[in-house]
Amino acid sequence: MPNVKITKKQKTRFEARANILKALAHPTRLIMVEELSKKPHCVNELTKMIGADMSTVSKHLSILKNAGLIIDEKRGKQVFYSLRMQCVLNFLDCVEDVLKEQVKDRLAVMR
Amino acid sequence: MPNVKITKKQKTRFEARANILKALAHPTRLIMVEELSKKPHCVNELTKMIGADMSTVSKHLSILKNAGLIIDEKRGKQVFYSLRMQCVLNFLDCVEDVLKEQVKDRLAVMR
DNA sequence: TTCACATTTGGCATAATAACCAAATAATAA
DNA sequence: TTATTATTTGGTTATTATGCCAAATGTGAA
Repeated sequence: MPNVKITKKQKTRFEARANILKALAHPTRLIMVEELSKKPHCVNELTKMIGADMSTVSKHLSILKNAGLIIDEKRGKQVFYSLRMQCVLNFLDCVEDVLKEQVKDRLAVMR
Repeated sequence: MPNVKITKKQKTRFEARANILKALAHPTRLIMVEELSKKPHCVNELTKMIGADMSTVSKHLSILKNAGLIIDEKRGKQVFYSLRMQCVLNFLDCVEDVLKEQVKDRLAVMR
């Protein structure tokens, strides 16, 4: 039976997936993921790199943490975050591929 | 020099990536990607599957198209969409892995 | 304890998304 | 041409996301 209506259960599953993607779908949070993939950083370090209010940075971190993408570890009075799911890096490669295709398209339109 | 501030140029790059992820970060659009990975579908078919207003479905499709993730092809008075970037499927696998980790966490908390 | 530093939380203003309905456009059929 | 079907676009409203400031919390040092 083709074209079957999506069930409630399936929809719930897609919502869960979308929530993870939403956590990644912000430039600041992508920067964080990239930096944290190199090595753990504390909030203060990330704040300097990003150049936003520390409270903003902290909230972005908590979004990534809630999604299960990063982990936090307390060291003295600092909190160090690091990337938990390395596989997201592969998928940023795919995002790059999509961007390359976009460039091709733009060129094609201009011709 | 560690912890260097992110430049404007780099930020622009991350914004472009975030835009692609944003396009994917919606349950309905994830359903579309999955269905279109199986075979092309016209708007009407997708509308039935998803059970939303056709105008809503059409707008979701145009978001995916603008991101460069799907392509459209006109056949008579119908428009068929299909998945352009197959690599996104791999990365949905990673999303699944993250979800599995989330489940582990929830169980750990309960214990 | 008191102070200083690091991070998180609450509150609020603004911007971005999403859904629906109605109207417009495109393509074929009568 | 007119009618019919398929899709897109415009407009409105409701919800969600984001950023900053100020205040609260947590941790170690004096």
